[in-house]
Amino acid sequence: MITIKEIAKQLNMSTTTVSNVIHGKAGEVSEDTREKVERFLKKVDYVPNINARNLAQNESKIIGFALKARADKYENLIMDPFVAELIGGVEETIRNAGYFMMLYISSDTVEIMRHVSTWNVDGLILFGMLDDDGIRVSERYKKPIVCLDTYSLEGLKHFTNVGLDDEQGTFEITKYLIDNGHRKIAFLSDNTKGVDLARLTGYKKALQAAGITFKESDFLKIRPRTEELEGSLNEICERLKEFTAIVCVSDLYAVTLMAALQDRGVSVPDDISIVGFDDNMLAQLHRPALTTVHQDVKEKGITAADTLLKQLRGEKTPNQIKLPTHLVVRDTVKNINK
Amino acid sequence: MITIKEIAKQLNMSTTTVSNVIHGKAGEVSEDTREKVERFLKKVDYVPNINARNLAQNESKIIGFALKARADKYENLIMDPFVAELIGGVEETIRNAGYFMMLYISSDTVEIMRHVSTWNVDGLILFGMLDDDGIRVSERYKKPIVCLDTYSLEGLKHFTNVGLDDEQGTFEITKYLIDNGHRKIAFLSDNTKGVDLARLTGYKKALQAAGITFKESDFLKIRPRTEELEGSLNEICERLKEFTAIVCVSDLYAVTLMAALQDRGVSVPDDISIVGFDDNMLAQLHRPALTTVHQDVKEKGITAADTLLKQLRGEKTPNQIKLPTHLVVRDTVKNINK
DNA sequence: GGCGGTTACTTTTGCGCATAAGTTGTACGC
DNA sequence: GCGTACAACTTATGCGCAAAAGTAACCGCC
Repeated sequence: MITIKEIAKQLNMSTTTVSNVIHGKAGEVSEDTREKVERFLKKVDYVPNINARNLAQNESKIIGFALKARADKYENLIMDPFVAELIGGVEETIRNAGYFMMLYISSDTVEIMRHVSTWNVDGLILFGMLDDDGIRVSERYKKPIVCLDTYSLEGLKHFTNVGLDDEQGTFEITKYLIDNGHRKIAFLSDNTKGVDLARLTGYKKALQAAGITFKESDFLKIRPRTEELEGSLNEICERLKEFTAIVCVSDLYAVTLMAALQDRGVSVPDDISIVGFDDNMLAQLHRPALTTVHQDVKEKGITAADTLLKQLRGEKTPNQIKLPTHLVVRDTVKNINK
Repeated sequence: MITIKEIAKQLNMSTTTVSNVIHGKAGEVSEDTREKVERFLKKVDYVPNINARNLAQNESKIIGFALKARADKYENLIMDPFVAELIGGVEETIRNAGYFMMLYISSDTVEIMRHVSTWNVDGLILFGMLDDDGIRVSERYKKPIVCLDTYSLEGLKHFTNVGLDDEQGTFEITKYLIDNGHRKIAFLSDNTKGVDLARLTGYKKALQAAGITFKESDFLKIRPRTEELEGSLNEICERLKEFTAIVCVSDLYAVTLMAALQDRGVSVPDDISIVGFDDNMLAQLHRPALTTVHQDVKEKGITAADTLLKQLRGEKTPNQIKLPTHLVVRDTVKNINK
């Protein structure tokens, strides 16, 4: 790899002049030399040594994307198509802005922060990993951070979050079920924190608005770890007669459930109505096609990246950005009004 | 961020001593000083500046993962769950070996190589982007390169490829169809290059082995771009009576086709048998569950990363590594033997 | 008691780049 | 014709680290 020094030597000028041309510092270099240098640069296909540049400038042009590793059926968050789409949006946006993306998968926020500080990353996007430890460590680290889909109130005080109007989404789809005559509606999820809590809340509010009281037993718990999945699916299927519809916290669970239902000979939507959330490939390709809440995942990634880039430029950004959702009606809800 | 120099000053010793402790150079430093320094390092939570280190050592500890951007229904390769799983395998492996992963998505090999050389990446994994241009540029770049799923014979001369025994996979599943009495078997794909060619070849060989002659019209072309998809699906569905089974080049296409079939009231496997390739989430969750060829994608990512790490250590690796596949029988093939 | 060898350091150099500070040469105003 | 201003450079410095080269003290040994 050719260096500025070598180029300067060959052109018989100082490194500063070459460097000035590279950085387009007008008025510091004559038209003649500029052209001469530029031609030469092109000829030898000069590529700056980024380590030297970063060292001299104390920046890195790297944006870190940290992803929480998780341990369930889909083992690792990145295997979720959702995540892949998200990363795609982020990568595209930062690349266009001249940044590079370093991907880091771990469940240990402290470890990630160490990594981030060795690389002197300019900014950070955190997905699914903001626990209290994370907040404490991240705060010490003085670079811009944008969170994705974080529901930690504590976290919101410190970083800006790009998320979804989950509550509105489940409110709307639950209301849609109610409008179709359903009153015995379950909610299926694997926990009651974060996203799941927000979606549960929207569902509850819709019930309340229709004068339906929510009972603890309306919450159906799915356990996604491979070894427990089948068992929990069994438990859920045994309680089917109690409900006419189930709001699933995600398309993945909705489709998983529908497969289990079909295996047991129960028909959707004739025997029971099912709705999901996300509107991903699964929802679109399954038959019956899933009625669900649409979110634009790539847009979410783009927004997160844009927000971070703004912070990098020193602009203020709101603490909370909530992207809209909308209802997508397909074929898994039956109208049971008389 | 505290530097070695500052630490040396505070401890009243030279930077070399501190550096020696950091690098565990035994015998160059007394037990006393070693402990003293180590305690101090821990206390101030010293993190090396990687740019300075890389500059001094002329390495980067970065492994680039370059991904070809594509433009069809799923817009971008990374949105394919397959790719996400692959990346997961690679990232985990290199992280455990002390490397970092830089992700780069583009359709321009030349651009990628520029990026790679600015970062002085130690090694590179290329997925789906080895055209002739790519080979030419990559060759000039003297770092280890491992390709994933490349079928370019030219490329194989230069780099090692980690792939699948695709031919064997489709041979086996086509044979399975034949064993179940099928003789009018179509092959569905969107092109006849690379993976698709290898899979097509396995299918053809199985036909041949059973004394069935392949006709050009047995090739069913699907056009995956959003605006053309529905139209091509229509064309395919009109020709259904010509076949009793269809070998699809991927699960995605198999499931897409099955959805289209269900929409038109044709039943799988009663009216027609369908098989796929990959064994991904779609194949497992669809009903009827898809009979397909299984490949271990994560393993593929791990193998690619391991191979690259070996090359980084100066070990020789074979030009071609073919991972095995196996048949997964589910519910989309009907036995039509009398 | 001078010499090789070892231990435990320190001083110095250089990686490639950006940039602050310094040096020419020359046109201009008065 | 002298000071000033400015254009077009060059020289020098430092970013943080690794490592080559240097130093000083000590030990043993023929």
